[in-house]
Amino acid sequence: MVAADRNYLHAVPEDESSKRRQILDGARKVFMDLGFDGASMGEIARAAAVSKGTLYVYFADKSALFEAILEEEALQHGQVVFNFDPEGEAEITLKEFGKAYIHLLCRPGGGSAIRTVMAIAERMPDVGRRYYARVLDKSVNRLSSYLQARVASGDLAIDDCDLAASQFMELCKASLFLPFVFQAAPAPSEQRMAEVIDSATRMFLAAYRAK
Amino acid sequence: MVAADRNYLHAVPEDESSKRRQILDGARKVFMDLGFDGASMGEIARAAAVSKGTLYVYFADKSALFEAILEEEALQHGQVVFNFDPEGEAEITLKEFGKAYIHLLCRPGGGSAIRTVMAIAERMPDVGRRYYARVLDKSVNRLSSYLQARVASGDLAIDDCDLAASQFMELCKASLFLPFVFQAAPAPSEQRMAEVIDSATRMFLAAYRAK
Amino acid sequence: MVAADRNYLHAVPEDESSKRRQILDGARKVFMDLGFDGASMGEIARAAAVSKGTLYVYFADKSALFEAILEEEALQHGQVVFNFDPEGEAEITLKEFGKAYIHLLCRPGGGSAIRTVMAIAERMPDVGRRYYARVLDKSVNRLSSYLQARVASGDLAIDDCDLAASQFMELCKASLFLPFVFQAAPAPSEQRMAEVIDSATRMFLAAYRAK
Amino acid sequence: MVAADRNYLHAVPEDESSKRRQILDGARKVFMDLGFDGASMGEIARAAAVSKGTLYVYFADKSALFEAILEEEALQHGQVVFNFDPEGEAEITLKEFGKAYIHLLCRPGGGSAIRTVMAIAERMPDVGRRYYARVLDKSVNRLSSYLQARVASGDLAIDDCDLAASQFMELCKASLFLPFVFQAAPAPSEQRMAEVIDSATRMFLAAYRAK
DNA sequence: TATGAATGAGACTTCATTCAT
DNA sequence: AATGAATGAAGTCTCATTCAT
Repeated sequence: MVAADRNYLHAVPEDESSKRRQILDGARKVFMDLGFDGASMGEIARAAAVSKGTLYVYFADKSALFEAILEEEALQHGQVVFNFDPEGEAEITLKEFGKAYIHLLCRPGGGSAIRTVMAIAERMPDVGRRYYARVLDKSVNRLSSYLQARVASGDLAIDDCDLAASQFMELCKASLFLPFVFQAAPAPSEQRMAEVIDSATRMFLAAYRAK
Repeated sequence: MVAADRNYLHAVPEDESSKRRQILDGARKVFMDLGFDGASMGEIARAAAVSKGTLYVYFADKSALFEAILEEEALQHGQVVFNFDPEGEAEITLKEFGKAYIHLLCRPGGGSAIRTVMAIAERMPDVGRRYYARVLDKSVNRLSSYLQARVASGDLAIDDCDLAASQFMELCKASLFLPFVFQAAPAPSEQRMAEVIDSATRMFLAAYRAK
Repeated sequence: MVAADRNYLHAVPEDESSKRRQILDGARKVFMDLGFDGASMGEIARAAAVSKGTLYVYFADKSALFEAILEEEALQHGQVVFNFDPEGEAEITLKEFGKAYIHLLCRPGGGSAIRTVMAIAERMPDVGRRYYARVLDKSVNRLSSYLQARVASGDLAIDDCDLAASQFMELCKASLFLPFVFQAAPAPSEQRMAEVIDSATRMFLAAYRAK
Repeated sequence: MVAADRNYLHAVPEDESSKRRQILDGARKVFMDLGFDGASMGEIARAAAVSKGTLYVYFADKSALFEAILEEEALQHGQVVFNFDPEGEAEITLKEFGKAYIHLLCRPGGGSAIRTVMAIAERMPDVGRRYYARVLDKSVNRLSSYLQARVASGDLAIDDCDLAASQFMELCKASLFLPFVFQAAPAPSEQRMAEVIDSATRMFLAAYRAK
């Protein structure tokens, strides 16, 4: 027990040192609430309950901290949204994907980084590009691959699968994303989301279902 | 009294005093390039070729100046995009609208304020809300009204015209807007825009054309 | 009179705006007392009785302010020390020069920038080089030119006038400069300076007077 | 108690614990390269390959570490430069001394501490004074004693031997030290040093050789 | 003894805003 | 109305130093 204790106590600053986690969590909140420019390192330190100096022990500067958060976001995105079963029936698969996707975008906490990144894409083009490639474009590509598979199997008839994938994803946002992101409406209800996803799927299949 | 008189006489009540115009034009450029936080009043003064002090003669503060620009944007939006002829044939009307809309969003100069407003919507919710209502929602409503008219005339069969309007607008953005706004691709070519709009219109009508 | 008054009042921020002078004077004192690194912009602002922000209205950054002071120092040096009359008799000329030179180096206020520049020459080599060229090397060259003239006139017999000039200047510092700069002794008395200069001159002429 | 015992047993009282040496060596390099203010304890720790914490095990603070280095410098100086043989012939002795002295000052690595100490003499007068007394003044005194001996032996005729000693040392620096310390020239060549020392010796003896 | 994570004071710099002219 | 000099609050980042292990 003593040994265990000591082990426990000594095993601290590893892969996911708790301070690093604290900082990441505090910073995410502040960045998402205030935007990149609006967030101050002081505020972040307070939110993470560490000293300002500690921030710089773990991250080279404000940008590096921000990008670390985007990195996590990217990973999360990859895990949550993209598990397409190429054999999956289109209607069901699209609905499931749509639901996961819109949940990610309209998280009640205002969680999605998409808005924050969009905001600084002009001044920090690399950050914007990287986020687009790692998160948004990847989504499109995965969905596109799935659609391709259904075309091959004869279920769907699509010319440009990349465009179709993008179209479906945009359809999922209809009436939901913009009001949410502009704070003109609270996060949409589950039911409303389901309706919109259903309508998107219907529309998509009306256009692309093989006859 | 004499003084008052002279004051009155010298007052320059022209709706659009040229200084005000100068400031608005310079500020728009700077705000759109750098974002709200990234734009400094000094930079704006330089771009407008007036002194910093003069900025505060015409606008109470940075936010007021920013909102004045959004106001103009809103007016422009209304004029450029929304002139629906309720009698217009759906396919043609939708394509024309789509083209105007996507041009507005993907202006090569990166002009659209949408990104900039999105950036500060969290910190200045009023600004976000107002912009949404005056620009984005209004677009949806106009298109929705048009669709309603075509439903009434028997051309289209739509349940929820607001949703349908939003869907069409989102479809127009597919594969164009996100890469552009994240700087992952240059402004799309005319031809590509036409293809996307065509596809959006086809899809929309496949779902909503009255049988 | 009224006109004169207004003229006077309006003629402010010109060549030598008084704020700029204030800053330069305050900064010189702080830099010379504390060194480049030891001097803080806050301290300088206090010494100059202006706000920290004002410092940056007149100078781009701390280095620019520091270099502006060196610039002044260089001008002063040029004016004070170097007015050699090529016809001047060697003994008298050398004594006069030596006195002016040593006064400059051992100013009671610790004024000379030489120590401060030396301190940062390693980290900011350009500053060091420029100061050496504009102040120290120039002194040597002027004296060297004078010596050359006296060689031509047959008074002196010198092989390497540059070395000779440097030798005389070093001789003037003997027993005075090092104790002063290391704070091991107060500024030397007038009499002591005269003795050292006399001895230096005697030694120099013993070696270089034409026989 | 047992613990105390073990502590006692494990204490490492070796005068020159290797860690201490490591620190001193790393710190010297960093201090000489960057100056007192420019050197950070982090950089020193890295250069010495120890942890930052260990620095404070051996030295109370940054100043104490710096002074320990000066202490070493002083010792070294004493050993290297000053071994005057009172019987030594003046010309030879002076040349040898001059060569050793100038080598010390113009070490290619920029090694000499003189510049670094000069830099902080104003802010830390004790440090400056102590260095002057232990290193510079001591040199003068030793040379002065030697000169005294040669005066006694009738070789030289000098009134103020302290001044003469200082004069010779300054002469040795002529055209060499200032360009080097201001980074306006690389370390002088052996040949150039020899020339300058020869000239200095010639001049010195021209003035002080007994007739 | 040796470590290195953590701290917080303080440095430089920017910028929205005010005010006398 | 227009200016631009001046301000001071606030931001990012560095660094000497401490402390638990």
